[in-house]
Amino acid sequence: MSKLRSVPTLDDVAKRAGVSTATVSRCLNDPKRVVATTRERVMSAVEALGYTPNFAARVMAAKRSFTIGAIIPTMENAIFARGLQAFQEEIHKRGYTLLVSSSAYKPEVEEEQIRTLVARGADGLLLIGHDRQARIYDYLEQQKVPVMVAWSFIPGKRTPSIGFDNRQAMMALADEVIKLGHQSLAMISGMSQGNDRARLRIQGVKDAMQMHGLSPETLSIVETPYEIENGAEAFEHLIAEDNRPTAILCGNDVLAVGAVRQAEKMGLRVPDDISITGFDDIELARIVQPGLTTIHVPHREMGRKAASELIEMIEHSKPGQSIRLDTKIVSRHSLTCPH
Amino acid sequence: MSKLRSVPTLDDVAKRAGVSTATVSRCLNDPKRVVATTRERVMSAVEALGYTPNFAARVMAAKRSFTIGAIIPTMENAIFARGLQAFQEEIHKRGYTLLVSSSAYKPEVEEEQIRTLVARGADGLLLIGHDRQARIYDYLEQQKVPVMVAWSFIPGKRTPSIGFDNRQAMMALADEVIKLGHQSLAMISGMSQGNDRARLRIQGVKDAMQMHGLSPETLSIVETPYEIENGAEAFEHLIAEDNRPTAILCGNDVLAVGAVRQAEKMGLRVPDDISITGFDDIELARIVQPGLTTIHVPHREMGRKAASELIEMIEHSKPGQSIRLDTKIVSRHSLTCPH
DNA sequence: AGTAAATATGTAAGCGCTTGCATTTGCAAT
DNA sequence: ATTGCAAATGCAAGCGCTTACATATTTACT
Repeated sequence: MSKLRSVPTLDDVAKRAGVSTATVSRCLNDPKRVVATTRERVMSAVEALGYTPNFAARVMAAKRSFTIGAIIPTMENAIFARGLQAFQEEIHKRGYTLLVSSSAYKPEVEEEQIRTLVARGADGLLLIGHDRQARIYDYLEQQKVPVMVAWSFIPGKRTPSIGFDNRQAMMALADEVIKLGHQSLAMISGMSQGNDRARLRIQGVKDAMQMHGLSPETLSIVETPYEIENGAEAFEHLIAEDNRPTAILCGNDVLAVGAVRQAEKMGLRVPDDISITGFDDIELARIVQPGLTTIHVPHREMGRKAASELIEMIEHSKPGQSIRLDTKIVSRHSLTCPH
Repeated sequence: MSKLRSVPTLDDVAKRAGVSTATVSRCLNDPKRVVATTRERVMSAVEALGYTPNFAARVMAAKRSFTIGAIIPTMENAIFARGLQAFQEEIHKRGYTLLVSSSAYKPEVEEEQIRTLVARGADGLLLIGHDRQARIYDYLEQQKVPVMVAWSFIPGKRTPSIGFDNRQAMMALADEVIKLGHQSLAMISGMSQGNDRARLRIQGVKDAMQMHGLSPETLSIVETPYEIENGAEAFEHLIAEDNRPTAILCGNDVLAVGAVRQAEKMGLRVPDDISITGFDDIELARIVQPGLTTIHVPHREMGRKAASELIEMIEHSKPGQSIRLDTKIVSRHSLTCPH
């Protein structure tokens, strides 16, 4: 009772090769369990029919999907794109497929997408940053889906993470800035709500100030979404303050580029009139004039390692280790001593 | 014989609500087919159990996955990222999920990914550009998977497409360049092999030259991968030629930015010593100094429309229409008349 | 040649859901 | 009260695959 000219199934292959479906299945999934002669027969039947296994059926029967889900805040920022590309290359090498969604920085969207990916049988999940509701972690645990957090390294959390110490990295940069003689600092940050990376970067600047005997309360902070235009607006706002800062540290390169452009537009020279720094070291940072002094993050390495660690967790039900990556300050021309 | 503390299934919900699985299923998929009182009972059982439907099972039974696959050449170029983001937002609104893969500009990888996505039951596919083996289109047809091609508008093809006329757009820009007085042109193109967009852009330049009585053979072309560094190298190469061009048209903004940077490094002023143009109008084009004169492409609109057209095709088995979008030249400062 | 062990293949029971069809229920019209 | 019909619900057959277990075949020895 086969449907007319329909997509071939395992059964069709089995009949054509004169074997049972079990043999065909084994042939496809674990060829060495089948003797060479039959294997050939099966394979040529597969070939002849143009058979492709039905994924849903396979997942359902095997309870494995060879799929890994990733949810990133946005596809439009090069940071995530680069790391994710490396992640995908690595898992692909190991026979997995990537499912990406972007949450547009909205926690409720992220939660929904997590559920969707799990329902789709994702064998593991890559998430950005630690900040999210506890019930999500409960759910993930209940469903027994291994999770790796990236872009943030915080050991001792419920979920293993790979990334860098955001606070530390930003502190090192702020330290540099202060040592150059800047006393009046400002910061343009991404929205820190539900975003541990942003929050920790702010903390880093404050800690550096503290360390140098500057009062952290004097740091003016603007929080804004991560777009070039927002950086520009924030800059305009900060520059209008009574105690105009001599250096502005930005939560990422995109914001910094916006600030640099706005400075230029307002006739201020960077860095002579004001210093500006970024974070991430994306392409934009090299291209903008003057080149951005920023923090280089090893995105590709992070993506790659996140992949292999996550796959370890999946395949050996290991607990998963946190991995700390180093960042380094890239000095270009947007930072100098105050005049 | 239920497994201990396992993930709840439809059956569990049905039992708890005291109805059949069919009713629960209807409740979830088409609530109005179930009377309000039972619906409530079912819903609270769902709630209480924390039930999430098993996707694979649903796909298998319904032969619909509410999944759309997209394969892009790379995630690392902002062009695709932006359009894709819009695409994903739109399909999400309509209840579909996006599956993205990137082929790294490799046709064989793309083919494999197409098969993977189809095997995963994708209800439709978004592909970039028309150029690919006929057997792939055969396969897609046999499997009855609707396909939309984007980033390229070529009517009358087997597959509907949405995008702009690459030849036309580039021709308009080249026309502008020539009208400004440039006689000696060069081009830095992406690899044209298997890439109709790149090929048509080259053609556009040649056609404009022809139109103005310039011999298209005099156009020196360097084909290179789409990275900033490649643009720089290509520039260096072109500038060393006997008949040094006065204007270089680039296949995209990334290459153009590479060229601009290299010019600067070599002590050439853009546009006074040499004019350079881009294509796409990504952020980079605004940020680089001097701003790039380039072709603006309505990426978000393209993504959005590709989504709705593809969903039409899926839901009403419509043949699918090709949609042509307009591009426009954005004049910034990298193009002027030759001196 | 005969036997046990190892290897190869077949049988069939699900996996969790949707849906065509059969049955029951509710309710308006007689 | 009946009857008739529409609306609501239940029944059960798959969807295409994997895999534990049973069976058949080969291999390696004695």
